[in-house]
Amino acid sequence: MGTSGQDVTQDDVARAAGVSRSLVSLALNGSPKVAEETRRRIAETAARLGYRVNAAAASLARQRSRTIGLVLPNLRNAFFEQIAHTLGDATSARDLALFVTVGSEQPEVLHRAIESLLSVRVMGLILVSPWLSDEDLIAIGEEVPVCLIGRRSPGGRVDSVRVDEQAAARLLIGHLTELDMRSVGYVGPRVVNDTSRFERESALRRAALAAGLTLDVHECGEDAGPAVRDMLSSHPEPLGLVVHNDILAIDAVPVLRETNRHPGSDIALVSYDNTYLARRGEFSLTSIDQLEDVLGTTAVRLLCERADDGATAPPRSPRDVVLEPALAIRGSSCPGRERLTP
Amino acid sequence: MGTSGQDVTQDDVARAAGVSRSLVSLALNGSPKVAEETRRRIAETAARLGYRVNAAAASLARQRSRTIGLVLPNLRNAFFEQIAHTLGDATSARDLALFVTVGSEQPEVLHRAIESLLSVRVMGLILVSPWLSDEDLIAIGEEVPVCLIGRRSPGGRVDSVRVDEQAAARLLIGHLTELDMRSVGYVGPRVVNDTSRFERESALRRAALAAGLTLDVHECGEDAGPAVRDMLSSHPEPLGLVVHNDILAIDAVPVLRETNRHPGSDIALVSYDNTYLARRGEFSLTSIDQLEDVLGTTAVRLLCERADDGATAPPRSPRDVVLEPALAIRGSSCPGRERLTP
DNA sequence: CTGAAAGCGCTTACAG
DNA sequence: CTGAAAGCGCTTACAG
Repeated sequence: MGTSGQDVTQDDVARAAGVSRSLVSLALNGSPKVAEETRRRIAETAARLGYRVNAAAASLARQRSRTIGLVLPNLRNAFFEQIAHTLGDATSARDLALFVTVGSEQPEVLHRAIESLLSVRVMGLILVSPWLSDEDLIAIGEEVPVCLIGRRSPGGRVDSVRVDEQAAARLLIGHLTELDMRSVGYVGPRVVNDTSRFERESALRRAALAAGLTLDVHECGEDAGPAVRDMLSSHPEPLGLVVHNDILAIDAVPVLRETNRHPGSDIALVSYDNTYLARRGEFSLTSIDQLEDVLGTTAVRLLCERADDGATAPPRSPRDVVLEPALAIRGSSCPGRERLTP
Repeated sequence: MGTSGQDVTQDDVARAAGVSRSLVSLALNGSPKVAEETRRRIAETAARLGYRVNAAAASLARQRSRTIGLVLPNLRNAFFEQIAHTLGDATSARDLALFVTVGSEQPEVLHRAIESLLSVRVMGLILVSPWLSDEDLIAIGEEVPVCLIGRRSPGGRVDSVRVDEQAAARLLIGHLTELDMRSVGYVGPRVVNDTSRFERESALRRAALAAGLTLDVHECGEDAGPAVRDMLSSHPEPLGLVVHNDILAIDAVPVLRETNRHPGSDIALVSYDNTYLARRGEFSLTSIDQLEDVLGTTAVRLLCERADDGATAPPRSPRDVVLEPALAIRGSSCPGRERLTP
C-alpha cells in the first residue's frame, strides 16, 4: 500500500520480511553479498510498507552524505537553469541528490547558505561563478570537495570547469571582423567582485587588439538599454557590439531598432550563453554556447573523484578543465546566415 | 582559528571547555537552563575549534530536521527568483535552512526530487504552482507539512497561499475597460496539467463577461510572439491583451511595434508577476503584482504552525490564504500614467 | 545549573 | 550468504 503512519524503519522491514536488520540495509543498498532472490523479497516488503531511507541516519552512519550542494549566484539567467538541470540529471545518474541554494549579492547571505550546506555534510559543493574571494574558496575547499563552474581554479583543493574565455573572445572577434565591423564595444554589468566579468572583458580586449581593433567598454545596470544607447551614439561606424550575456543583450535589440542600426550592415550584436532567450525569434541573438551539459557532467565527475579519495590518499592537486566554446550565429549579427561554429 | 582537520564534534568542544557533552548541546542551542557566562565560554570554545553542528546527527536525534524544501517548477520566471529570495529570508529569520529543488516537466523527475527531500526528513515542503494532481498533493501532505504557493489547497492537510485570481482578473479587466478597449484576448502557455494556468483563464473569462466583453484565448509555445501576432490580426479593434506572465509578455512588445499598434490607443498590453522584466524601460509592462514577500512569509508561517503541531494534536484543517493583488500600471497599457493600484 | 545514559535509524566490520 | 554488535554525532528526559 505504501501509506503513511509514522516512519517505517529498516527494523520494521526486517521483521516483516523475517530477516535481520543488517540484511535489509545490505539488500536495499544493492550489496552483491545478498542473494538476488532475498534482495527482491526484501525490496518488495520495503515497498509494501512504504519504507523510505532516513537520509540523516544514513549520512551519519556512513560518515558522508549522498548529496551535492549547488550554489547559484541568482536565478536571473537562463544559463543557470540549464546548469541546474544538467546537474540534476548528472547527479541522479550517480544516485546522488542535488540541493540548490541561491546566493545573493550580500556576502553574508551567501556564507550562511554555504554554512547550511556544510552542516548537512554534503559530499561536495559546486559553485557557479561565485562572488567569493580566492581565499574564501580555498578555505571552503579545505572543508569539502569543491568544483567551480565558470571560474578559474584558485589553487588549493578546488577544481574547476569552464569555457576558454580567450577562445570565446577570438570566436566573437573573428566573427565581427569577418563582418567588417570597424570597432568593438563591450557592455557588461557594473559589479565590483565578479571575477568572471573582468576575465571576459580582458579576453575580449586582447582578442580585439590582436585583430587590430580597440575595445570600448561601457558598464550597465540591470537594464542594459542606456549603456547600449551611449555606446551606439559614440560609434556611428560599423560596430561589433558584445554584450555580457543574453539576458542583457535582449535590452539591446529595441535600441538598435530605434536608432536605425541594421544588423549585418552597420551593427552586429553578439552575446554569451546561448540560452532560450537567444533562440527566440524576436531576438535571434548570435551567442557563445557554453556547453552547459559538458560543464555539468564534468563538474560532477571531478567532485566525485575528489570525494572518493576520502580522507586518505594524498590530496589531489587542483584540476582546471577548459572547454572549447561554440558560437551560435543568428540574425542579430548576420541575418539569413544562421549556423553553429565550429 | 577555525581551521579544518577532521570534523570537530561536541565531544571535542566539551573536553576543551571542561564541561560535559550535553551541556555543550544545551548551550549551543541556546537553552535557558544554561548560565549565560557558561554559554558564552562554550560558544567561544566552539568557535575557536571551528565546530559546526552535524545537521544529520541533529535531525536524527531530534527526530525532525530544521530545513524546509522548496520545489520550483523551473527557473524561467523571475517571479520564482523573488519567491526563492523571500523564502530564504523568511526561513533564516526562523533559523531554518532552505533547500531548493528545481522541478521539471517530467513528472518522474519531480517525484524523485520530492522523494529526496522527504528522505532528508525536511520539516515541510513549499511547492510553487506544482504540476501535480490534487491526489498527489494530498498524499504528500500525509507525509509532511505542505504549503502551496499560487495554487488552491486541494484539501487534506495541505495549506496554500495565493493571490485572488478573480480580484486580479477584475483589476485587469477594469483597467482595460477604463481604457475603452473593445475586446480582450488572453495568451497563455500551451500546457496540459498546469492548474493555475486554467484558473487564470477562467477568472479572466468571468471578469470579462461581467464587463460585457468576451475573452478570446490563444495558446503559445516558448515564444509568445506568433500567438500574439495571430491575436492581433483577428482583432483590429482596440484590444486589451492579457499575457500569462511577464516573461511571455516581453515577446509581445516587438510584435506591437511591428504591427503598428499603439499602447493606450488601439492596444493595451497587461500581464502578471510584475518582475524586474516588467519594470525595465524597454518593456515597461503593466502587470499584476503577486506580493511575493507576503506569499513567502505566510507560507513559512503556515508550515511552521503545522510542523509545530507535531504528530500529536488533531490534524489542523487545511487553510487557504487569499491575498488581494495590486496592479502596477505602466507604459504598455497607458503611456505616461504609471502608477500602482490599489 | 550540570552530568550520566539512552536512543534516533542506519552502516559496516566481524564472526559464523 | 546471514546475524549480533558497535558506533556515527547529536538531543533529551532524568536524576542530582
